[in-house]
Amino acid sequence: MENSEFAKIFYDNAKLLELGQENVFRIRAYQRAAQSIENYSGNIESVYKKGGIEALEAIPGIGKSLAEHIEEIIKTGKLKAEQSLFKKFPKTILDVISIPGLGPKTALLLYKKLKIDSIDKLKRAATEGKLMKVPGIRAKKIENILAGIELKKRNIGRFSIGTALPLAGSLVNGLKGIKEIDQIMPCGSLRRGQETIGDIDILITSKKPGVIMDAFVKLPQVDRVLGKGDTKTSVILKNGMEADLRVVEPSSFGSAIHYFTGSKQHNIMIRELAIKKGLKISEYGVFKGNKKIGGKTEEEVFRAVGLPYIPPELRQGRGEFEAAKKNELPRLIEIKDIRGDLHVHTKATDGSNTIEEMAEKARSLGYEYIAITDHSVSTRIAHGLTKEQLLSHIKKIEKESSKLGFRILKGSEVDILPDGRLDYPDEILERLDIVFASVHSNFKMERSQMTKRIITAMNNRHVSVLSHPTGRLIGEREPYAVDLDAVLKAAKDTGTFIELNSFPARLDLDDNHCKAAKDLGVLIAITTDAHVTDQMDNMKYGILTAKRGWLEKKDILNSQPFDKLLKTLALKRR
DNA sequence: GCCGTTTTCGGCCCGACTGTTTTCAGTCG
Repeated sequence: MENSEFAKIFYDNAKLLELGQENVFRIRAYQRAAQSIENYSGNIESVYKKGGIEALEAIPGIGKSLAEHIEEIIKTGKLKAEQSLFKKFPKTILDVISIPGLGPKTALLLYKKLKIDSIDKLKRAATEGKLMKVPGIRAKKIENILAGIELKKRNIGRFSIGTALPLAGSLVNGLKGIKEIDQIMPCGSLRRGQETIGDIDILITSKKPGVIMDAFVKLPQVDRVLGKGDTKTSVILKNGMEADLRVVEPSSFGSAIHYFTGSKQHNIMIRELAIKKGLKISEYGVFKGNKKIGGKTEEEVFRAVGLPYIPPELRQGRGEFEAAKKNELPRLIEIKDIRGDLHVHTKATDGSNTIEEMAEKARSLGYEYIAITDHSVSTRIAHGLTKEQLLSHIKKIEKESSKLGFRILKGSEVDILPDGRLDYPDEILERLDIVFASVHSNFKMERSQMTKRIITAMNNRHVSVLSHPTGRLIGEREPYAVDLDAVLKAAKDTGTFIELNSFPARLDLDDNHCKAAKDLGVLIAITTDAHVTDQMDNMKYGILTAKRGWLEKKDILNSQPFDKLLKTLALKRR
């Protein structure tokens, strides 16, 4: 069972407890546990299988009672406590609470007064005017509920960071000219480098917020305004994404970007730390009583609670405070540490550029080397190369390399066949400098079979890197069923490297498993899988994910200088 | 329901905006 499935049960349970008007702290405990499980780098079920209830209790936010709940879910597939709540409230009522602007209190009221327990019934009641009979609900609220239903229908799920980052850039550019702006910075999940973004958060410091709010809602990207005040304005953009703008005094810049960057869990934790020290932290600053003692920079906020600066990508409430206290924060990988791109395609298969063009792009990025890794014969849709074509491609790469005076590795992205064999025989593979092995077919295999298939391929001494290990396409295709813990362990045992594919829709390996790989001592190759020269700029997304996975320069295969890289690659082939 | 360098009991982050009210509850981030 995946962590996200456990998390969902706890999230749902929390919502049902809210409807039942349970103790708010008990509700929060469920939410906290759900979040903690979601963010946990190992698999919860394996943790239980290995160490039982006790091991579960070591996970932050999980105590005796919730550990027993997890055990129950593993053993029976469900949670009795939740099932009995479902007897009180139908399952579909959770959809009602998920409408933006409509929370548990209103949902409970609607259920009691009008027996509304689904979005359909809600919509009917709203259009037929029945909601007007409910105390506390008037025309404006009904309008908002209907708008919320529409919004939810349109805005299914979150947006890729590949969409959100450029969009945030264009919003910032649209505002930059305003002279009343002191500083401007995108914050939120974007600044934390999350793979998907729910909404764009932008922080501005200024003494004249009114002017800025007016300009913001008039930006061409804006579709409609959700709320507008002196310090906070929310809009829906034309692509359906929400954007929030917050304006504070210049003297609050540090505490404001800290607050606005989150995560929520991180903020709660730092505020709790502050309370213990007799301080109060808000977006306006660090306070001792009524006296402001810090907040101009983020460093000041951390210093107030006796901690070193924690980079935004680590602010997930998953161990960063403990590491900071012990002064054991990682020195995260930076894009400047990357010395080459190891996974790119050319015109020879499904790319758009020549070997030379890709190599020149690598040079322009300041890289020392590049590896050309076109598809193997079975990926017919991408015009995979036959053995003969690959051999002549290898010659061409050698020629280009000496012509350009740039180090170009001879590589291939080789299909892993359903039985775990590779798409080229060993005598071909041994002519290559680097071999990526990928699953591109038969995604629907049974979990244990898929795991075996991949591990079989990793056992081949010519396979250097396992490419996009889960095959997911964010928002389009679920990962195939595979036991990643077993795959990572096999990587360690066989000396195989693991790819972090920087394509914004892939970001595969994800951040959590990057951390798991690091803990095992498995090196990660951050690559772009570029099919066009421009896509080599996607490296930044991979770097963000790597940072979220606590990866350092030493954990990254392609941070190594060329000579060392060759030696490292050779280790696998011994 | 969780948790402990003030606590094994008694706490549990902080503030903005909206819509409905006559001072505030609900929702959100």
